[in-house]
Amino acid sequence: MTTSFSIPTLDDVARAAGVSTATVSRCLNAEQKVSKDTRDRVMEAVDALGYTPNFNARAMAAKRTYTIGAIIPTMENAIFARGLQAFQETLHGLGYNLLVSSSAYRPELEAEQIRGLVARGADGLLLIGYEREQSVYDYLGKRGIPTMLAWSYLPDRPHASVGFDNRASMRVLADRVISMGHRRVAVISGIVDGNDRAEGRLNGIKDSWVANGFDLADLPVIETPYEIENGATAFETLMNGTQKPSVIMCGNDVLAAGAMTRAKELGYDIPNDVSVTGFDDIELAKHLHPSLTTVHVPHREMGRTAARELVNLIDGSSTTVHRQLNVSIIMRNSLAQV
Amino acid sequence: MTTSFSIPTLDDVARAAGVSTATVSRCLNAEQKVSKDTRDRVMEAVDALGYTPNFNARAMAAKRTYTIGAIIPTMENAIFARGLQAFQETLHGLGYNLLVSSSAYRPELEAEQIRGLVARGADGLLLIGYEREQSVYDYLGKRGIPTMLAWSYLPDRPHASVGFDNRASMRVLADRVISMGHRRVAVISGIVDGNDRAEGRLNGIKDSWVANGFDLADLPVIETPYEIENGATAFETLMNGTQKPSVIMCGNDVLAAGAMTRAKELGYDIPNDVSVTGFDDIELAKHLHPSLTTVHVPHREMGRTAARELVNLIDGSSTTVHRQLNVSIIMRNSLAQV
DNA sequence: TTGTAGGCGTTATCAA
DNA sequence: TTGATAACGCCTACAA
Repeated sequence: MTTSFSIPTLDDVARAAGVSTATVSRCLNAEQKVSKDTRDRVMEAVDALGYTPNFNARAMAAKRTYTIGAIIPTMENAIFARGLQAFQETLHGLGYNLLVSSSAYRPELEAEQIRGLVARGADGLLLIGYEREQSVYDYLGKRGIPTMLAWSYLPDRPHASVGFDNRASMRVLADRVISMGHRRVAVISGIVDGNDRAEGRLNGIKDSWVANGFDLADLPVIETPYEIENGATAFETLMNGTQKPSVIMCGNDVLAAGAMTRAKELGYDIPNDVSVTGFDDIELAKHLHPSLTTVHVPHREMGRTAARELVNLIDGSSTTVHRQLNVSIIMRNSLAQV
Repeated sequence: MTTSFSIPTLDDVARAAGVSTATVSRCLNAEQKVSKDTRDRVMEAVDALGYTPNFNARAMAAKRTYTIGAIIPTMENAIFARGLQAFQETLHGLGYNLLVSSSAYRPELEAEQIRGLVARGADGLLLIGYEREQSVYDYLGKRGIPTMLAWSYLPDRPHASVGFDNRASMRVLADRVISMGHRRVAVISGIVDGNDRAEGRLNGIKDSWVANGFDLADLPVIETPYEIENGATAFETLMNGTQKPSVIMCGNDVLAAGAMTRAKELGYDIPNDVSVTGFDDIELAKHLHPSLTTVHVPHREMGRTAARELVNLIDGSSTTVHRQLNVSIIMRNSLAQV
């Protein structure tokens, strides 16, 4: 008996079941087009041989992969984790797989990964925010790759988007902060260059500051990458400035967590000595001490919506849409009246 | 002029450059086998057309994808993030790409994703721990897929592994805890079933407990999924038990963070009322208040080593190896003498 | 150094 | 309901 131990192919299954490869293929993809009788026989052979379709061959022949690519700036902190999880779950329910890469906030890496995902035959793409070279959009357009932009609401853009207005959201929080009597405000922002979310958030604070009649020259801002340690460093820098702030507004919860840690180390009482605010409402926010006042983003809803709308786009059952999600201010204990 | 806007193929490039497809292919893959002259001409055509090789076609023809698949239990918390990041960076440097999926700690999902990754032509796989159905290993073996098991050191297993001895490591911490006078110890463990790391850690504590002459009946253990909220709940349950523990040892830092949060909410002072320990030393650990005593795992080194050894396995330049990494106890402020 | 041609494992079209 | 057969886009002996 000469048994082959090589990986079984469609051909092997067909031979084992005594049918043509076409029939086996039908059993796997459109089972209603095959008589129950032969289908049973085929499936038996499939099981017996432990056959798994070759994805690459399938992709080539079908010109369809049922996979979506997603490129997020980082996996290192929790910002995108929840939303992506929901995205992936919803996709799974719709019969799609998800491929994830992270760009480390580097545009050229993102571009490379976009090409890679497209080369792999991704049926659609999920990208974060909109700020990237036009050539990237040209590439996507030329290839006809349905693309969904998330974490930002972009009604004026030609690409589908689902998210919220970072600028307006942060402005609401800033208005609130100022209405509570704070006049010495300082900001720890994410790096604005190349990051429209960070830029929007910072501008939201500036909008409020100016609208309330203050001078931008009196609004200290530190820009630093979204890392907990950087929040700590920035906090110390700001508190050593010429005029101690009464509140420090942070571009996200990670920076805020770092700021609060350093505050404690330096003996500052939050919120009595200085208030701190965040953005995102990651799980950690309510577990910090004191709990963090922040802007709640509906990450899971965003992920679900992105998945559904992107699949609609791919199906052709809908055209470019823009879905705006509501955020809300979560008042906890890190922000106090002045 | 009739310009085609379809996606360019090797054929298009060949025609544009006035060479055969074989030559173009060589330019892209083994450029030393082509004269500089024609190579320049070819590359020019590549750029002009914006050509990107079709990954699936390439994979079929070459039977090689230069991609590694990794399946981790979860992306939701930071446990695997750092190690995976290092894994990916090292891989990139070696000319490989990484595909990540998460199994949500569900074995059947993991099995499905393994098949998916293999079907996609992954040259090798990274899996976490060893506890999974034999059929999975059979499948991998039959297909001849080089596989690296990480987060555990498994010298007795037939698969390559890189990691540390979870059981022995946790035992060292437990010995330390007991030597500091603690006699009322309680444990918040991860779910042990199907998770050899969690099981090892729990057993490490039990080893120490028994070796020190105590009775396992006096060691309260709560098993709960690795989520911050679960750590909080478990803490409260334990503190409401018949005998309040003087120390709560947690299966990882996430559970510990939750426990500490609830402690604060309930008015317990850590470490004076009760000590808390963790495992992993995630970034957050030193930012908690008080800072968390825990077991430091060299995540980045683990990721780098896993990448290098896995690629060696694929190249055939090495055979199954087992690499043990050293962990260390990080004494911070959440653990006090009794 | 370059070109020719066969094959990789599917799906899909067209007949039967 | 089923079976031939032609793509799909690339790599790689083998020849020239």
